[in-house]
Amino acid sequence: MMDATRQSEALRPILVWFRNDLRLSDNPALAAAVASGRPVIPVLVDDRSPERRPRGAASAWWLDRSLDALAQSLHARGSRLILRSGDATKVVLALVAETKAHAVYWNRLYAADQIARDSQLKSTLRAAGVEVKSFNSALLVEPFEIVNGSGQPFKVFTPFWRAARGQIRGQMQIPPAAPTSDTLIAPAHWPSSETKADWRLSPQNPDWSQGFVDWRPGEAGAQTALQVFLDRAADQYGARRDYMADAATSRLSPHLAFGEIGTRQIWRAVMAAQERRPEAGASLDKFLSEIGWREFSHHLLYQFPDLERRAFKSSYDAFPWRSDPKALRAWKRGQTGYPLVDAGMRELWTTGYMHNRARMICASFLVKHLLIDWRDGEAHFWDTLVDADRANNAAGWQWVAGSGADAAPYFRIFSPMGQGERFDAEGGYVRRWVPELARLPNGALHAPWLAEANVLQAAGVRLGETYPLPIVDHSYARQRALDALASLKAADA
DNA sequence: TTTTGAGTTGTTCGA
DNA sequence: GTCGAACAACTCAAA
Repeated sequence: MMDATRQSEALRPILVWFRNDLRLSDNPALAAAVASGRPVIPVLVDDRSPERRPRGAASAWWLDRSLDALAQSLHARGSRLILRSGDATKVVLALVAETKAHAVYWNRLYAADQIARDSQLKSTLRAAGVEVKSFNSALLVEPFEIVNGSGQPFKVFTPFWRAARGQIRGQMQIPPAAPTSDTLIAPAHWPSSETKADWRLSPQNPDWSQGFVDWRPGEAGAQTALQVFLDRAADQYGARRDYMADAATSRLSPHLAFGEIGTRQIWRAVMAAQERRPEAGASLDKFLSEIGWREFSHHLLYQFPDLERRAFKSSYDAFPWRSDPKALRAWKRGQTGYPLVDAGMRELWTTGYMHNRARMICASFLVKHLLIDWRDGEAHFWDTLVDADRANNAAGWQWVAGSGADAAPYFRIFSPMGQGERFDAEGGYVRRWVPELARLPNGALHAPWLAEANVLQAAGVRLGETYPLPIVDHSYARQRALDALASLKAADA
């Protein structure tokens, strides 16, 4: 009798609640559940609580495929992925009751609404006698693990990353491997699962995702992307990462956004690559510092929960933003008349991704040339990027706008022409994404409105018909932005 | 406490 | 064509 009770107690499962950590390796919550020896029920909830920020359309597309990959990996190990939707707190509580779960494990998130939800759920469950454990899967260093000499959170990237790097070197554990079919124990009874198809994550009618074909969502795709990058592009990253036509970047961002790969795995792979090829060391340090920016952004979001809504530097709350729906639409569709801006915006629209330098140029154009609120740009990127990440997106936009931490100085206003000549001199990027200009010679490509009539004609370009004239004059817009920023200062004084 | 040096990614102008 | 200075002042980090 006693033995039977003990035995059935040991069979009570652990729910592993997957969120932005869609991988089996380097997954501390999953590893801990497996190590307990109890049956494990992997769960993913489509949280439809009004408190949550609804995911963007491109993210939904990615999630659709990433869930297939995760479910397959679990299936191959004799397990399953249980899908449920609704208010996540209620859903998890219901599942605990239904499965008589012994515990719920998850990996931590850092946006204020997520923290509130998770900590409330944690106390509710504990009060009900259910064990709860949360883990760090997303970050090399969590926000509450690092402070500056005065005990305050860092607000400048360079000292932050110096301190963080030292800490990581000192305390990095080996990421846990994925469980096997032997170690991942299935429960005696599986709870029911919704069908992902019912969630309608991918677009239909129209299906705008045809340009997304090159992506391979899922853990295996993430590992491949990392290997390809380290094998082929790592040496070149430092020197070539800014050249938008080059394939010099890692393209790991969507995999990171969904947690299909962990930064600890990346860190270790980079260390190993640096050992193999010391000549790539400096280039790879540059790459790691981009991982550092991701860390820094998450720390900022944690410290400043309003990062997505309010200016980090409060003086920018008074910035005289313009309302200009027509210009905003032209920007979104890649019809500004500035070829490099349009190339970036069309790459985004077509593939769900945009090169990092193009992001800065396009964002700067919206905020500074058009004086449109960075929040409008942030919302568009949130909807259209497959790598949309609340911390990175908000921190990045505020950085460009000048209102963020360690932000660009106000006088830094990107010139789409100058950037084009520097970082797309051969025009490969613009020609790819703005094909109606493809036949222009390099000298005319980044500023077609300055080209001679015969040059335009020979290339089949009729400005205002086949390609728009600039929606705003560069020098005028530049001066207007400087004046707006000066007004901010004057209002401050 | 005070002080000092530094701060992701630029552009323009004039010599 | 190249080069250095100006574009502001402020906040942060650390000695």
